[in-house]
Amino acid sequence: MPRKSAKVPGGGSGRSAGDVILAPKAQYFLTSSSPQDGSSDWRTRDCSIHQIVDLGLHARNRVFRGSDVGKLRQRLIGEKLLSSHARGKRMLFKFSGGVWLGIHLGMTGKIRVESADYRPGKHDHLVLLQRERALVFTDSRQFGQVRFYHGSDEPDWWKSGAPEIISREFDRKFVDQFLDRHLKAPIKAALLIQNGFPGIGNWMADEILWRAKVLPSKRTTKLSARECTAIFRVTKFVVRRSLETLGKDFSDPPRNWLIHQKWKRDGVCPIHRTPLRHATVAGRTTAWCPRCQR
DNA sequence: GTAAATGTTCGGGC
DNA sequence: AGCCCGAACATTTA
Repeated sequence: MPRKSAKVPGGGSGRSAGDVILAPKAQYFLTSSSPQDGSSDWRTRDCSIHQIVDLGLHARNRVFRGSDVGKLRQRLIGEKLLSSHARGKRMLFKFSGGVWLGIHLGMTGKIRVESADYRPGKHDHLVLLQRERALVFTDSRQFGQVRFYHGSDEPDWWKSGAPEIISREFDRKFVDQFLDRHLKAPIKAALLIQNGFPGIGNWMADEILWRAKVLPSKRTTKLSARECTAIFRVTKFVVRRSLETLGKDFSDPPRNWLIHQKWKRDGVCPIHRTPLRHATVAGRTTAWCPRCQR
């Protein structure tokens, strides 16, 4: 449905660029496949410094749905962080003693490092306290999730059907086979399926389709070979470039990307300045350029 | 006060 | 069985 909400406080300028950019930053924080960057402070040479000395949490909150918070506390305190991994919108933290902690960011989830004397704020659901630092998971809407597992092997919920998009394993063959399994779906819906395109969310799907010049509502069965090639290449490009900007230090993606326009009421195509069209595709608000994308 | 927002799951209807 | 759609989740923002 076209958004024709006429009311914008402040009289029609409708600018919200700051927030428009903030959202994907949060999103992308964990899609970085190089969490080592953020973890290097966290994992120093001194062994005792890795140790979890305490944790703060509100056990009743939705982000803990399905996990045994008592066990989490019991098992985690005293263990040391060994490694961390990112996969799409999820992260996995491995601790000594066969303890695994998973975090899914959902829509508004963020993770950051604070000092050891950090006082949790309203939506800080989990604070892992080390001697010198605290890892904080905050999520206002609580669509994210904290998971816990105890065992020698990786937890089942960490498994994924898809390789990382920037890896060599994510190749034409994989994408073609995946699209073949979703012939009737609009290409945008296919792009949003995490088992095919891990980490791709609403704004990146639109960014990819705009750059590949493909209409979001086009069924995958109708895609030409050229369009499939474009989607494959552009997906790699958008993800890689996003990791270099948003994923690295929360800085903005390039100025000429669609993301800067898509949530504006009067957004235009960065190439032609053609007014963008909006509709719901695959249940999500979708923006596209009627001139570039057919 | 209202609608929409970065995501995913679940249930109902076809 | 499989697919599509809408609702639900909880909160903030415009």
